[in-house]
Amino acid sequence: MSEEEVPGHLQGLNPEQHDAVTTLEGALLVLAGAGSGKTRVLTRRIAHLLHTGVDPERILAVTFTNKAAQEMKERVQELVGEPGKKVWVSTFHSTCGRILRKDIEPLGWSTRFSIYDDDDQARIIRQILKDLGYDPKEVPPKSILSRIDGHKNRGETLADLRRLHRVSPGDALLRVWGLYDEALRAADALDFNDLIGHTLRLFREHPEVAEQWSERFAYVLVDEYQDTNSVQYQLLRILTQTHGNLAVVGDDDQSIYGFRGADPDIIRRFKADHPQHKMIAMEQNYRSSANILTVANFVVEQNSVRERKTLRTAAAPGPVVRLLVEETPFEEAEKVADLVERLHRRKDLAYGKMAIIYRTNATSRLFEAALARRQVPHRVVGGRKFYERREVRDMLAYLRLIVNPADDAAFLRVVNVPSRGIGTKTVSELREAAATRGEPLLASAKGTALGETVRDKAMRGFVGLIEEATSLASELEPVALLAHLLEATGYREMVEEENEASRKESLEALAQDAQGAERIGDTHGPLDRLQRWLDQTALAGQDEEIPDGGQVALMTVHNAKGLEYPVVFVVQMVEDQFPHAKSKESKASIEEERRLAYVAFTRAMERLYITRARRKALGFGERFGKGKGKRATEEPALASRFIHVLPPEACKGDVPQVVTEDPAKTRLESLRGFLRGRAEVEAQPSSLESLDPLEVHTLRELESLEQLQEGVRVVHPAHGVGTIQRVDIEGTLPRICLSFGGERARWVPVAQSRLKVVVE
DNA sequence: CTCTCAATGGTTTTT
DNA sequence: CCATTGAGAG
Repeated sequence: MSEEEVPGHLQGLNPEQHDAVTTLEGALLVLAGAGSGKTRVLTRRIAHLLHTGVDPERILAVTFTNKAAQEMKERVQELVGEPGKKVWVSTFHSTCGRILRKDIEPLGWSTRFSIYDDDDQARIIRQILKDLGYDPKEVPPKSILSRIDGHKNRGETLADLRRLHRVSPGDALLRVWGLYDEALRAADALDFNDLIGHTLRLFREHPEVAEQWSERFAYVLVDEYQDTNSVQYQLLRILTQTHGNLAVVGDDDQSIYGFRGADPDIIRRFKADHPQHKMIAMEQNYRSSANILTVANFVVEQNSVRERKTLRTAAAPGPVVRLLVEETPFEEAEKVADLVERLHRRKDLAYGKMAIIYRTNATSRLFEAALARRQVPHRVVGGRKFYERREVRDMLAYLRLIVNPADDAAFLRVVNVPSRGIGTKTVSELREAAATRGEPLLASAKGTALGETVRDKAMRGFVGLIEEATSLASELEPVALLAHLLEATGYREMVEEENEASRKESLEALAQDAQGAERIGDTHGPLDRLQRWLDQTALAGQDEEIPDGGQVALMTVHNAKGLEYPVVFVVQMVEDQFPHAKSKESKASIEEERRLAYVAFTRAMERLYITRARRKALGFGERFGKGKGKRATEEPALASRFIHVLPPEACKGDVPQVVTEDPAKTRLESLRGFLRGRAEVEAQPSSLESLDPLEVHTLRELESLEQLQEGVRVVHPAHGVGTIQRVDIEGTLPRICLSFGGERARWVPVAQSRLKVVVE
């Protein structure tokens, strides 16, 4: 075949990529390491499906973030043009939302259902706790909420909880969860997890509906499959039951959504689940220079649970990875900002080619400020913030109440915003009335506030407002309706009086966003467009472009997944921040944190900087209370365990060698840092050959390594069985002195050997 | 009963 | 910096 005859979408692929793009039928597992061309394979694959004549509407591509969905959509359209628009490319949540907007009725919801975000959820939970007489200090609504979410993410029901779990009978969760679900049902609302969970239930309880959808989607593709949770997994099984064409792409080393129930075992189990599967491993990295990969691989190899693989690269070593340490977080930010500026000036590097990546959102402020002081253009990616602004949520709540009059969370949110004389007392009486009448709050308000008291009049005023807007909703486009509401509710006036520029700006931005609603295709009338726009606001976040022009990007590791930048700064690489303090309890969550570090490092293409400070940043209270100063406490910050003893050949700068506060433990910890991923430890092996590299257990490991310090037998790949004479971890290269039978003892560098340790 | 202001408590990641 | 709660005035 001559060059011209190969279609464009198949050009420039390596053999594995080509295979992954063209294997269309059946179950396909693509294990795609970081930077191995994953997105490329997915988009080309869609193009190839269309090329072979598959109807675009019969292709479903699921991603985990909106950013990824948006990007994939764009790239598919670049490849194939117009037909690309008809392919379903969306997140799990949006996909389920779309399915339910059509077919939810058998479950007892209307197709006008509302989608509750965590704020609405918390509002409902708080009310329930109040009704039940719990003290919010003893039973924090947020914790109940996160537990409910946690269970839903794992596909567990309240009934399961009662039956199987060791929850104390007095646990508030048992009472609250049921009431919470009832409240949502009554409000014709679903929370994020319900979108997925109810779709699954719909498919289970109404197989005919499941059949229609699985018949429709002839080809299903899933990106970031390692982040699938069990509910999503079951849903996929049903969606592919008719055609069985399921292609999943993922990398267990990049599983970073454990808190959402993501279970990397699902990807590890794919082979067992699909006996007829085909597997393709893409381990060739095209993104990063060799030194960056050396460091990233070193870090992730220390995880005990993972598929064995190592990314290869043909790239040059490139600059070494730089580790920088400053005294305070403030100075760290200054340093990074200086470097950004210098790279821009001296190396003529566009600001858009640099990114600052951190573990938690709160970190951004420090770095934003440092960049702003130097007038370096920058942008914080992760625009969730916009829809979280109070004024934006308020106006959206008004709109939701119009689409779904049963939406009690929306009602509660805006009934007295701006204040119109409807206080807590009135509201709680209304809630009681509504409960006895079995009605939503809005309907109940209409039915009960009939008198001439001040209260009743105020309530009637609010109801009238909503009714008027509701009647307009079928004629006015979302923007116009929003404008009407801003005036009619007095919200505009309230904001004017406050004279807060930023609040006015967010309302402007919201109007701008509403304008976009008119472009939503395939809709019937303004109300339908309003509905679809509200879905977008709930599920998608603002139209966020990834800054590529001239702005330095700042974002969390989670937001950075899937992106790449020539220069990356991974900042605040200290214990309690990265890994985060809240993730330190279990080995599994530490391993997830380590994967996060891996994801962060592998974003870098040419230069990677890893920075930290010797002291901790101030906490909330201290930060806002006192003056600006140095913005640090006296508390020492320890270097992250993830950057300990990084391979010296690939790094330069301050590579920490010490792990713990306790000097007595330091030697052991430090040694363990080296040995993780480099030595395999097994307790009491039946024979030397039977040593299974995956059999490493926390406690045993600790015990073993303690013993390792003297006289332990070790299997060295080159020299056979030896005995440890001495251990030297003081220098930059830790060494073990081994004696092999009659031979003279020799020093072996731990970092360069794959040792198996025999514990007797 | 409602409104305003001051005090309080909260520090992970996202759909 | 946020959202929520409590005290006291209107």
